[in-house]
Amino acid sequence: MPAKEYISNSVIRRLPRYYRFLGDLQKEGLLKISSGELSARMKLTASQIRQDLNCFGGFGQQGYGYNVEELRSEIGVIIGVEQKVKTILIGAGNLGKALTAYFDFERYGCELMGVFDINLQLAGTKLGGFPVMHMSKLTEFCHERKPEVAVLCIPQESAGSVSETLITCGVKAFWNFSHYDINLHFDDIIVENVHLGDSLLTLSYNVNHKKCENKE
Amino acid sequence: MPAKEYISNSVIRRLPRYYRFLGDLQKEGLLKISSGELSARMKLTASQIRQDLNCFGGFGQQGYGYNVEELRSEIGVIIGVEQKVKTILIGAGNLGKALTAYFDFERYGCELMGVFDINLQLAGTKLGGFPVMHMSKLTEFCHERKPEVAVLCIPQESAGSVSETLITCGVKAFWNFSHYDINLHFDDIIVENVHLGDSLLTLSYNVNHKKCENKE
DNA sequence: TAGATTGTTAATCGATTAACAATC
DNA sequence: TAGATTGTTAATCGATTAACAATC
Repeated sequence: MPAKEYISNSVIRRLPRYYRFLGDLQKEGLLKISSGELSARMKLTASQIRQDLNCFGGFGQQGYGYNVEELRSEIGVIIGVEQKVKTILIGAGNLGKALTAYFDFERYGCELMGVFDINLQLAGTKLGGFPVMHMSKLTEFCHERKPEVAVLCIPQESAGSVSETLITCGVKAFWNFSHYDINLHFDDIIVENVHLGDSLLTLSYNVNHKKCENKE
Repeated sequence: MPAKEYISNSVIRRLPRYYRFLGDLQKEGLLKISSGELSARMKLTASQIRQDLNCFGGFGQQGYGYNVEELRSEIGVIIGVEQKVKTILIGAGNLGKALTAYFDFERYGCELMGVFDINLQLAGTKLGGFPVMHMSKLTEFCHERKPEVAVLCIPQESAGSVSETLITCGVKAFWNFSHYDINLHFDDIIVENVHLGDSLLTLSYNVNHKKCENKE
């Protein structure tokens, strides 16, 4: 029973973190936790935690707190981890290889169906257990199997045309590792950008400015 | 000549994106751009762009706009891309391997000095051109070469103890790929988290909730 | 019941946007 | 000079925090 109509982005972005922390607490064998205790662990305010959770419903019990397992499972349902959205990965380079090998897509709500690459040599091989197909098969595959999410591990130059093709084929969402801002070019398309370069530059900024601060 | 004392995190996080877009514009051969044009490209408001830039100084010229090359270079200086902060990478698994192979640390302000791993077999080999050393050499290496940034590509279980060691050895900042929130345990330590799981769960949430929206 | 802690409303804080005078 | 666009102040909006009544 959702309490709110509109959920802000800030709240949505915190959900996976709650989910992760509650998983850790469950592993520790904790049965219940109060917003106060959780706030101390997560370095958030108790107020914010209660506000966030109450966007989706009242999961707690006054005078007691929250049941760890129940709350985790509820958040899992809200996120939809069990939906296992059909997903394809484009680009079998170093990053694509690493993701298929070490990243557990299932655990994060996605079912990886296969990998596509322009390299003809790779077609027919396997990568992390997933079949690699040539890019020329992409359209056909999409029309038949209807993936909803595409993981983009391709260079900036190709990202524009490839994402356009994928959108035409019905792909609704991108997990984007390319240096290209897809969201800017299409509406109604869900994009989650992982701009590693931007991330490291932010770190660089902070390192370089921390130094100055200390000199004072 | 910095205009402001305190720069908010929101502004800092946008700097790398400005830097990236200005680089693209420069490649296109554009000499000047107004906040209005840039806002259209980046899907921000012109007001925000001007506000952001004026945190660091007046880089524009009334009636004209901003010089693309100059502005990009100024932002580069602000971020400190040329500082090339000394960096080590911990964990030569799939992700560590991918990062050393395909990620251009230099381009984002870091000088990668070497890679550490617990696997004795790997010690003495090279990864993406960088020497791999055994974890037992870590303390010695840090005291001698004084790296400031550590890239953590290790599992959650080891992240706690490894980060503690590194902090003792003088490491000031972490680019953290492990499922562990370092920042929670230490003060004065700079942490840039790349929680890929959280990122994909956010995407899952959006995909699963977009569907409902469409059904209405 | 008394104590604890939630759910929720109200107050505060910060970030974004709008407006406009300064100026190239 | 007139037109364009910045730099900057003021207004608005949204997110976070505080407070407290409800209730287990």
